[in-house]
Amino acid sequence: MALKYSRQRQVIYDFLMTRKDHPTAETVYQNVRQEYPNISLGTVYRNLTLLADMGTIQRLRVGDGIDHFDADTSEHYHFVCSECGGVTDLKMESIAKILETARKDFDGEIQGHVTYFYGICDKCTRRA
Amino acid sequence: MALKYSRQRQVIYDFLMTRKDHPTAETVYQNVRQEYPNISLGTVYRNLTLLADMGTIQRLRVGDGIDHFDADTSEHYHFVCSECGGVTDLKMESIAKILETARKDFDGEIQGHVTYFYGICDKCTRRA
DNA sequence: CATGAAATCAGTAATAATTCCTATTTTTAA
DNA sequence: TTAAAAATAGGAATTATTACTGATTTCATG
Repeated sequence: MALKYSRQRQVIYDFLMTRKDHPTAETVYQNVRQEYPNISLGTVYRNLTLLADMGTIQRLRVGDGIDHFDADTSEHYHFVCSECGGVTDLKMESIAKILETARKDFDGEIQGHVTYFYGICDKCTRRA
Repeated sequence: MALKYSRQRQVIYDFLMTRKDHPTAETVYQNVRQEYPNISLGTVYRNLTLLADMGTIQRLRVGDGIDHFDADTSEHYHFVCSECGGVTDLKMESIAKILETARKDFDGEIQGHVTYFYGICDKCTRRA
């Protein structure tokens, strides 16, 4: 199953790179459709999954039941607003040392961790 | 909407307390059914949601697309095996200080965090 | 104890995100 | 140029979960 070029995959990835929020498959679909009107939702899902499996993009499961996608694969964290549901980047120093803490008293191999922070975002705080 | 006693809710909670893994609604349903044959799946979902909203139990969204539930509401972390999908407790010192780290350079109010560790569990390591 | 309003239930239909299926089109190595 | 492999569009199917409805249970009050 050697990878072949696909215009659709390119457009999906290009779009994702322009976004700092972390859109869902549906949002990617709605936006990509403007430029590529008869792309199908299934194609969007298939390619997002493919890109995530290759490690080209990140799939974020922040707990709202909908997958979000991020073209930035560098180490950084995410914040989820409990009010508006928005998912934003959180630039902060690495907390990778919590892996050591976790390994101290655990049988089995800990390979990684997923952390997301939640609360009320700046915009929603002002609004309240 | 004052809470009224319900036998079903009691049985669901009692069952959940006996388990150290963190069963899904479906697993709770299958087990509770043995003792309470005509309980409905909807009732299981409704009561798990109710208990979680009250803070009596914890809802775990570990990223496998299925909600898991935990009757232990004390501070502790969870490990998810990438091989068998099992969710287990991870007793470790608190990492709550990562909240301070996250707050350093963030506009908006950070109230909490969710962290899951993943890797290969003891059982699956031996099997390989 | 009797009663009735509110809560809960069982059973089933509906929803929503995602995956699967198939006939057709596109890519690309030879 | 060509043909096998990969990808597509469009729609059907799946899966976890929630919503709906008429019947049943709970429980404060008389």
